[in-house]
Amino acid sequence: MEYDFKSIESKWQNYWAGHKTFKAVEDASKPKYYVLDMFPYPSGAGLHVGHPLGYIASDIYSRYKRLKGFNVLHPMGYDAFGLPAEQYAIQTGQHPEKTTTDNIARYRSQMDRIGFSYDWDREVRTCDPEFYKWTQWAFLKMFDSWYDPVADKARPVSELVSRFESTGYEDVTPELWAAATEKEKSDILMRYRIAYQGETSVNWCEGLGTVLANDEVKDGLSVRGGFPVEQKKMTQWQLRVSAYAERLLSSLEKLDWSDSLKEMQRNWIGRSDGTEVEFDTVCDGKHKSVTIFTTRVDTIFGVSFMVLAPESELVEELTSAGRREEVAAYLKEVKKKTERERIAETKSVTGVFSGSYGINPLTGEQIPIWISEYVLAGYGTGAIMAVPAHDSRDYAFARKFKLPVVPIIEGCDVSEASFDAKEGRMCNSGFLDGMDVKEAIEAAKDYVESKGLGRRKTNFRLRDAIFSRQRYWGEPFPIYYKDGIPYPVAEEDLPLTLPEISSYKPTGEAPLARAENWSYKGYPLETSTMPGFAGSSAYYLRYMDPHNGEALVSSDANGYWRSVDLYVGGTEHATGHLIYSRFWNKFLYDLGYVCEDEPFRKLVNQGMIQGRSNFVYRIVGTNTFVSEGLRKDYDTTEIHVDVNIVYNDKLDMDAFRAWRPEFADAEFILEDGEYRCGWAIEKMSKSMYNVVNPDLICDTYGADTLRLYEMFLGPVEQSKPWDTKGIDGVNRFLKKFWRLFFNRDEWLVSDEKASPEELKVLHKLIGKEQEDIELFSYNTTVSAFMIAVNELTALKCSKREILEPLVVLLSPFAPHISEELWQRLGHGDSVSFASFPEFIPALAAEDNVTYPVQFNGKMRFTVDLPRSASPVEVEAAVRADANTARYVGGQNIVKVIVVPGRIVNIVVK
RNA sequence: GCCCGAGUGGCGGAAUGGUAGACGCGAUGGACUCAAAAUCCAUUGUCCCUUAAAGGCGUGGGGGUUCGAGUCCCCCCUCGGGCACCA
Repeated sequence: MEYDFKSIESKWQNYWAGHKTFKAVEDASKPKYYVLDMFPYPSGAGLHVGHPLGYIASDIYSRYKRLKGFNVLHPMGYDAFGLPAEQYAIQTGQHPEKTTTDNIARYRSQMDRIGFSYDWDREVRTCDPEFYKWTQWAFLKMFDSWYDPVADKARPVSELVSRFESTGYEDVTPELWAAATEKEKSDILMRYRIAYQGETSVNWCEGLGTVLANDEVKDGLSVRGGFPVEQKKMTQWQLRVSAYAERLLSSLEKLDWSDSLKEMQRNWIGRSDGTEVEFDTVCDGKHKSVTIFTTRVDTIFGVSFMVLAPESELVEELTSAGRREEVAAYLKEVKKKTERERIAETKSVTGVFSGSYGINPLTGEQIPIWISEYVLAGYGTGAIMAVPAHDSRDYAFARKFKLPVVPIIEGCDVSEASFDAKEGRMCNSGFLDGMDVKEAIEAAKDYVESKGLGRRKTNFRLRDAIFSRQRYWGEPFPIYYKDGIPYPVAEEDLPLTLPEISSYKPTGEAPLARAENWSYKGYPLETSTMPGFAGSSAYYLRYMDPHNGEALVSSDANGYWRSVDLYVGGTEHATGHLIYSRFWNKFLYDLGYVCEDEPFRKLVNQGMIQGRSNFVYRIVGTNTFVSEGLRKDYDTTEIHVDVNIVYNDKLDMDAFRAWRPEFADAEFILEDGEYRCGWAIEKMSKSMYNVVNPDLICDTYGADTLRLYEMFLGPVEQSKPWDTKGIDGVNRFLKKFWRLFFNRDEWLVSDEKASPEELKVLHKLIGKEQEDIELFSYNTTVSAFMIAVNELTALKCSKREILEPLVVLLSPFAPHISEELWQRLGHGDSVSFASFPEFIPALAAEDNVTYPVQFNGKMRFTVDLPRSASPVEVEAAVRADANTARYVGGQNIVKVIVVPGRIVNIVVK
């Protein structure tokens, strides 16, 4: 009976599907554990071996937790709305739903072959109306909520309205509210709603014909497609994520996420504690107070000018009559630059003098006000005080426009560059003189506050999320317009389903504007659709109760599953999905729809699997290829060759000739009778011909081998290259494991009692697994299996007492072979319902330990002692031995250091 | 520029401050075989050496702490990731 993975794997995959082995049912008698993978966007290219890495890791953990007695929820679904399907539709005219459905089918069949323990009854698709009903519902809740800064949570808008009516709130008095028209009321509320419509500077991408969120833009280009992005003022739907900035920041602490990921989120949220200071300004004799934001009030005695952002509303008022022309010219110049140009020219300094002056509130000194694009309108107040001696950007500006540089820290050199460090002793700074910088920051803040010149202020870099996309393949907004005022679609009319349109081609207007009868109760509906992150923000909640037609998730289901215990996915979502989801969850928490305020308790970021590309070397101007070791003798071009026709870096020359027509008559110059290819580690991609399809690996070696090998490659969190040639090792391991049970057709397993030596092998392994699985150290776990199986093979041990627990241990990693052997061992149930074997420490311990005895770190002799010996006993034995031995040679033993179970060191003098 | 993370054989990678290189790949030699595949055994960091014994050197570089450092501390170099006029 050979290890026939093909029949074993299909047999058990059918069994699991048929028996719904992994169906999760709420069961209050068992502890729950929720393991989630970031659901994939089903692209047309299908999965390559890099994609399942995280899925395998989480599947192993799920199966392990099940063995440990947990009720495990392990679902999967698809992030199915998105741009590529729409782009494809534009090119081919095919409905995005069709391509999406096809791609999902492909993904599903690829995943099924790997033997995941998903509960497929809970599958969700973000493009399914039954799913996006709840995306739209959440949007309506956000539209109908405002953020109460006192309660520090979202509340229904109706509460805000009653405040307007009774006591008034902020600048809205009861009189003003009562007198307001319907349109004015709508505008006022828009300033408070969590989901609101507002004019803002947005990332407009002409190439895609839509606006994009900040995390969808990188280096001035769209992440999808790489088209240039420009800043444009537009009225768009937005989510008031910024209201949650402080909570998003502070609750990071209680999350079990990697430090680097938390750090990324902290940077993205960008809290900075500073001070707002009022500066009196004079423009053509008129006075106006201008507020600036700074984190370094301590440097206020070094202020030599002020700067306004070009987009700031203050520019108009603070431009003197005599400077209008120059300023207008500058603003025009700034405006026509694209975002990309701005970034590219980040080093060049531009600006224009406004003609007006500010008064330093502490010194009374008059300073010029400039306008420059290095100050951003969207951050702080859009106006700054410039301290060129201690801020590198102000310094560059001062040097370019020949403005004074006034150092205020003792002994600092500002002849070449500014001194930005927050250290040193203050000087030229009035009452701050002599203080340390850190001291001075606080003293200056206190002073400014006590004199009424300003106040402490915390700013965040986190912006509200722009929520409209001028695209077709996304969730429609449940919003209609009456007299230009947006109104929500009634909750009972959800889902508002995506209409059919005749053509997907971009025409400059939103595709939904072309839909016939795109109206609600006779009024026109919003024509934008929601962005990709809308559907992925609460999908983990939907898995808890995926078929509920009455609620996103019932409070029973939510109360049982609570939140995701383990979330596995890539770091690329650090500042997108993982921020939006946390925001979305906190919002639902505020309104009492969910019971936990954080969605993902523990997060593991799987690394990328890189491709290992192979090259052949063509002699220039010929069709002759020279082997890698000989190429230096020729003038060659390096050409990527498909890794699937290369074995151990040796080219299959016939396959190469058949690969592409232009190589059909290729000639080769060989070394040692072989053609050796060069190699390099690169991103796994079609164009590098280094993509390895998991289906192929399943065909040749089986899913269990694939699973083990992906884990064996290295730590889950780390990026590492895929190299198919190493896979034979784990495949051999599985064959060896099989041979412990079978010798050809002979069933070897006996009920004989295991020897202490055999038990030790088993319990060493159990101990190792316990520790390493919890730490996601799966590569060392797989190694431990190999060692155990090698030892048992050497012992010729085929005893049930040893092998049965071993099958259970292996089942999370290689579930198919484990199920098969479990059944052959006479069990009727799936191995998934077995229990993780209990660890008996005494059986794992060695009887005797050999202690190397070292003198001042140099090994001299060894002593054999029982492992159970205490450090004191070890020391006594060593002293006795050392004194009788010649090693000490008359030297005094100063001390004896005993490291339990490892080593003994004697310090001599 | 700023903030993280990482540098260990030919390769992927192991090592709670305690015998560096586990485990696997690759390579070399051997067994089995008419032969191949499969399987098994041995060797495999490096230097001196015919070999062996014994030893020296070895975790990016330089210093330090320690009886003892891949691991901790300081400086530097290289690579990867994130942020980038955020005042």
